[in-house]
Amino acid sequence: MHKRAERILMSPTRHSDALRAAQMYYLQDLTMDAIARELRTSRSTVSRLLSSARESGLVQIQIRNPLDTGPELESLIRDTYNVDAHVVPVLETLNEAETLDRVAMQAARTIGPLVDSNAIIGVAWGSTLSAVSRHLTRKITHDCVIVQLNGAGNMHTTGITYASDIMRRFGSAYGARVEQFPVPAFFDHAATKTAMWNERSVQRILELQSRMSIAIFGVGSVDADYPSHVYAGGYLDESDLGILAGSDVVGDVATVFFRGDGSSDGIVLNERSTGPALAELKQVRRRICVVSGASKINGLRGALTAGLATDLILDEASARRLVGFDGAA
Amino acid sequence: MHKRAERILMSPTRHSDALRAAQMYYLQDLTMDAIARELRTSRSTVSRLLSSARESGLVQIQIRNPLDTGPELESLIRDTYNVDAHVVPVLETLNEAETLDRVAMQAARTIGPLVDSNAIIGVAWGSTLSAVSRHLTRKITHDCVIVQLNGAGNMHTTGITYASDIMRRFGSAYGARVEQFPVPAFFDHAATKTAMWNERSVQRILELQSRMSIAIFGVGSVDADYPSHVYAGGYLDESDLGILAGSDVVGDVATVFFRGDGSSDGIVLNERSTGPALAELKQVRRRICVVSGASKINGLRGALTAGLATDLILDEASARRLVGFDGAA
DNA sequence: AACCTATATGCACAAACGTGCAGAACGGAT
DNA sequence: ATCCGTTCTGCACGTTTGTGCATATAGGTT
Repeated sequence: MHKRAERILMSPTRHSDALRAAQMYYLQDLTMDAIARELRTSRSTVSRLLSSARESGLVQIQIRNPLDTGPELESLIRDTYNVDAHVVPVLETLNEAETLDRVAMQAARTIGPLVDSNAIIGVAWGSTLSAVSRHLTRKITHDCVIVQLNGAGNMHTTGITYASDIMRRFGSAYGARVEQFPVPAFFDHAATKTAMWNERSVQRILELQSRMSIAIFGVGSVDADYPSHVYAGGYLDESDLGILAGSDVVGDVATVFFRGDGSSDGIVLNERSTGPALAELKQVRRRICVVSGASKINGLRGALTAGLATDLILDEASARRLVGFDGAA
Repeated sequence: MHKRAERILMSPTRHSDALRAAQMYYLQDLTMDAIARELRTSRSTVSRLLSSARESGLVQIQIRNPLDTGPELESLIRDTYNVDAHVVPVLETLNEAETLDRVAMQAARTIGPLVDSNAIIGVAWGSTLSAVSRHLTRKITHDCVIVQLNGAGNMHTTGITYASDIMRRFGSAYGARVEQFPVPAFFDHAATKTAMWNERSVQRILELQSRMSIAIFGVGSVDADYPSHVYAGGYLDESDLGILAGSDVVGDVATVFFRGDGSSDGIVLNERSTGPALAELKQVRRRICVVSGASKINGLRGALTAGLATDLILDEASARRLVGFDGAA
């Protein structure tokens, strides 16, 4: 009755045909035509079989960049910030949206191979993560859990994709259970947070978060050209924004704010925020930060200085600004 | 001066162009045309960049078969012989040579991902291994060693590709040092072998063999349609062949013979053979057996019964015969 | 049985791709 | 500077591949 057959289940024979086709195409270099003859079907069907083999994660394509010979940009970032950098080649003339799309696609495919069975994957929300979630490639895993990193207030929803959509996409890409975090992004009063944090339903999520093996997030930057929706989306009121402007806060990760030197102590807003404390986040083995758009550079610098990420995926222009040489060579 | 620039060293800019192209093509789904415009070159150059990225191992394509849903043939073999089976889909109407070629290609690409830095890889010789060696894809590793498993007598050379060629191809695919085993396949007298085995030059090889992390070999079968060249190539004389025929020997791995029940004790020929004793071979963590051609089935059964392989790559027809149902369903 | 909906197939066309070839660019050697 | 051998490049062509559309097929509902 419903139209949403979200989980794509291939019939067994179709699945095994896809496998055979993939083997013949990618491992034996046969043409689709030749494969079609062997499978007694049409070439176009083979083309579609191969598509589904790729989409379903049956075929894994990955690019291993021998670190030593790689572009010096990545090594430079690696050395400066102690983070595994993946620079996405993007023509500088593209607009923000196109850049984001390409960064997101490459991020999604870079993340894929890192996800394994029994992983607990923390996911933030925001336009970056939304874009990433739209490009995930399927991968068959067992007993993975996707857990939401921070609440997503729902007073305004200004066209931004809901956090739950992001989570759902991650969940269905990896066949994982999804655990949402049903609290607002910010509480109005720190006391309410304290109270909620003692609720068993919330503690269950916090407990999951404490056992995360992978965390995936973007960064917000207070001075971004078009600011993260955290700053613009009505989550914070005038006085909150005033406080931020008056302090040295440069950005946030999962609605937890920090200063340019990576510190976050004494930022009162964080007491009402629902994201994981930075110290807690840093317990996670693999922390993947995705950034697109050079205007987030200040927030990003802070996040890296704070050591929040182990892996960084960002566009080339931002990468260049990050290490200093903006324009030419 | 010399023409052999065996090791393909790409210029740094070409290498980084290849990397960028690969990222854009495989990770961002751009067309070669679009990539060409971004790299300010022609589409055909991009096509070639991508080829070289694949060949040089920059792009790794692998097929992960979710074991539970996989073709039941593989599970059946796995359960019967306790070996990780990779069945290569091949049309049964193909001739031996074509089948071998396709099995070899898929074997080569299956082996690739298993090779890692610091591996010591033992390699046998024979027509199967020769075919495999011709299809290896490059992979950048550090400090790997390729060590020859058994001597290759050189009295006859009847058009068979030399063992040293096989070794060399493995070596250059993985950027590994190659250690040949400069002894005949069989000694005429066991005493000579004993003497040689005390030579330091030989002991160095034996020591390497004892530390192998991967071994790759085919099987010989005494009753094969066109027998392994061990049986036909003049390595053994009339009386030797008589002994084999008179015993219950079914086949060999790296010129070491065994019976159908997997035993090898008391086979006198083995005392003059230069391959690793079966017990020694079984110390190796990963033992990959490649088989093409259903006529090797008896030798293969013996080898599997002896537990010589941890991984088995073979064509579909042989796989079917191996588990019983030859013809139809 | 009749119907409906969702999915799979093959055809035909357009888009994307690989490769032989001839000329350009490079890098020594003389 | 000139020569020669090698490698790289772009073009042009034929091949291979993706995809909209119309049709067929399967699965479920009335």
